[in-house]
Amino acid sequence: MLHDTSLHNHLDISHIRSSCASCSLRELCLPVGLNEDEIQVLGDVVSHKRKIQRGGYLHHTGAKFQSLFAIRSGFLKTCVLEQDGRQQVTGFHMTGELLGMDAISTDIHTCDAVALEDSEVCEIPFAKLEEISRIIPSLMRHFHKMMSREIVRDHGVMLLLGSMKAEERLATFLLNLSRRFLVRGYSESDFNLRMTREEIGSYLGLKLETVSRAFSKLQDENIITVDNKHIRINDISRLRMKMGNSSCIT
Amino acid sequence: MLHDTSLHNHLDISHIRSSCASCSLRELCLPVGLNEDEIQVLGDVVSHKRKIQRGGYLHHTGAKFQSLFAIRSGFLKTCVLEQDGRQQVTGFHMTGELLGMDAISTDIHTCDAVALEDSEVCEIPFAKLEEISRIIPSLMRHFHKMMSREIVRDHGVMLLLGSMKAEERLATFLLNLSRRFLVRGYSESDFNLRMTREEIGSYLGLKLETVSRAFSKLQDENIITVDNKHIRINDISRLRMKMGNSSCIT
DNA sequence: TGTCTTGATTGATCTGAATCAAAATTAATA
DNA sequence: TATTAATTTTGATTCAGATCAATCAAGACA
Repeated sequence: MLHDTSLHNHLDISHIRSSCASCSLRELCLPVGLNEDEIQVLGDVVSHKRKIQRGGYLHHTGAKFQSLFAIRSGFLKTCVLEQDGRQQVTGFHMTGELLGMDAISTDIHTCDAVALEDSEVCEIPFAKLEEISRIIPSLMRHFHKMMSREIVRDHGVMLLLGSMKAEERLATFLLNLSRRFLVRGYSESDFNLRMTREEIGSYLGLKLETVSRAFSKLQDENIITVDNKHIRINDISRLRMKMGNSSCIT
Repeated sequence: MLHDTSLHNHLDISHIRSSCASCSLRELCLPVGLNEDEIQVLGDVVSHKRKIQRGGYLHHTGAKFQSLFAIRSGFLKTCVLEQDGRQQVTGFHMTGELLGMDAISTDIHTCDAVALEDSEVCEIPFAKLEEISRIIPSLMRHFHKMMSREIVRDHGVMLLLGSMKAEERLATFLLNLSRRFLVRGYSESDFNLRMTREEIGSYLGLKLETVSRAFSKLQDENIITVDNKHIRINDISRLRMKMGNSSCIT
């Protein structure tokens, strides 16, 4: 469930590395099965590119919604901030993913989007996207699939938060990351985390100490090797078993 | 967050009770700001109406996706079934809400939808909906808002599951139901639950005993009165306080 | 009407994760 | 490079909720 989610998220796109540097759309989420003309039309929509430094905000909660953002490179988190100052991380996002879909319903962003490393995004004015998707049905279809995928992904997280214990959650989380890196051409067994233990904990509904302990436990069992932010998965099948029966990946 | 979600879900529609009995769309989720012609076009799409008896399935996990379903009357739950037999409830759904959006991404339903009381739904063939939404921009816009709302709603549940304790979860749940009943013209303080304690527990990430205890606790404090499935909210403002600082409704 | 089944409540106990606290490591900055 | 701040790990303790178990109530149905 969970896996079958964010990872699928952009199965199609990671290998479509075009030479068009100024326009990310081609290699991103939207142009699936479009002809050159259509891509041209589309390209006009997503002219604006934006860089966000590590720690910088792509958007704040409460800000007026104008555009979706396609991540061109980098790594971001989305989170809702509570009045008491604590934050709940609702997702981690990487290249090829689409941000801002939650804001469509009220025209107001419902979460913060913060860069966890220097990132680049393409701004996609939503009104224009809707307009153009009338002309290009496959674009509309694809956009709908992306929204739907976000819903499925969230259901997966709900499952995780509602019924897994700490170690299962962390295993699921690592495997999810692993798959997403793999799809993007990176190692599935050797990667660096961009987020802190606290952020992982917030996402997984655990305290940072519990996350740390779960890491240590998996390391003690030789399933993974942890060196601070650097993770190596030594035995991916045993890690899969750790996820529990619930929501087994096939 | 959570509240501001499912409740908003169909603010607009509950009062639009038209006389057109054969077509639910008019009074349901889609026709916002359409003229008569447009409603006509739309009506042709949603001809098929379906009844589901209590306990019956609207769709199963794994089934091929063809249509969305607009709930015309009744009460349903959606849940993912685990291989070990246990289920995780991902949502409770009532009149005016739209089911099946999760299936758009893969063309396969990712959850079961089960009627908790005799229900009626209108089938909306998705291909046709996409087609027509090209012609009626406001319909497309509205559909996008509904998908987005589902995402926001899920984020609210993630927040609940990730950071609230049992009593807060139940309070949030009751207030959410309360608002949704209110919007539909029913009492906000006096209603019958359609689901079991176990289903509530599954949805809230708690065991049924914990749900039961939380009910009893709220009753002991005279905030609510519980008589099996019948709930009366005696002090809604104190119930709101129970939700905790996290995600306060204003 | 009584039996059977399902659902709900309540109590006793156990346990996983939170909390409290301290040390160790790493990163940031002067 | 020194110094400070932030992050991570690990240990000890506590506690909320799970688990185990028994009772009770309410439909369902013969």
